[in-house]
Amino acid sequence: MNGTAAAAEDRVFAALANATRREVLRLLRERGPQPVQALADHFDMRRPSLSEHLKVLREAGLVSEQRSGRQRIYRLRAAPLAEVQDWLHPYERFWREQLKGLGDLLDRMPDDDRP
Amino acid sequence: MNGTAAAAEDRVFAALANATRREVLRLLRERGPQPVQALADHFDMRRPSLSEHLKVLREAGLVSEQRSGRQRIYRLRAAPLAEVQDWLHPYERFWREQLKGLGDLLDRMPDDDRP
DNA sequence: TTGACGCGTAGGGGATCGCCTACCTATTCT
DNA sequence: AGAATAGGTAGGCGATCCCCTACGCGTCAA
Repeated sequence: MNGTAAAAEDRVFAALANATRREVLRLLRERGPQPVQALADHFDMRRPSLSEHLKVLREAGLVSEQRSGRQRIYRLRAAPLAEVQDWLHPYERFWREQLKGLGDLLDRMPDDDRP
Repeated sequence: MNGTAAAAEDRVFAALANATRREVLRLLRERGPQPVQALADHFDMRRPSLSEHLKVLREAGLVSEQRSGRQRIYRLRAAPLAEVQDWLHPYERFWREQLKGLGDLLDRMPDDDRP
């Protein structure tokens, strides 16, 4: 593990920490590549602010831009999310154990006592 | 979707945005439940600062504390990470397509031209 | 060529983050 | 009881976040 990889991980998690940016990713996923203004229409926010969010997403590698005339088409780049999934993987057995523990508990409870 | 769920999602992503907090989760995962001082020993940081990180993790539901004498034993609570995985799921086909695209490209390239 | 359009950047301001040093409470040891 | 230990909270302070308005640059239209 080299410092560069750690910095990239940091940029991805930091990019995902903002609800507006997560919503941008969702829009690009559901509606495909779009220019900035089409994205901006979905938010109660001035366009330059959205541009800054797009910059954060770009620097995290989560979107790419492609110029087309005076527009810039933004496109989802999901590869860094695969690394987030890799990061999650070692935790999976923990949440499965805990959910299973809850299931076992419910199995041993009379129905009347269930929450 | 009831506002509360969105706020919970926000707290989880925000909690994961900090490298120290991700490292705390890793320590709890690899070494099991621990008191605060044992965790603090791994960081170049005063103990009260780590206490604040633990508070953020607690409010995101990612750790729980259990008092034992004058110690407080922190334990990993991975359930919110399952929700992160759920959030990732609709993106999975995108990164698979993109990785597959790279694979196809390599398949069509003579070995000498590969990066 | 002049103006309108699409979008990024500069710079400012308030809110929040992340660290610190003090300090407080609760528990345990002598 | 008094001292030591474990850990949370208060408050301060610089850095960063996230929004804004103003402006600059490139492209398309009249």
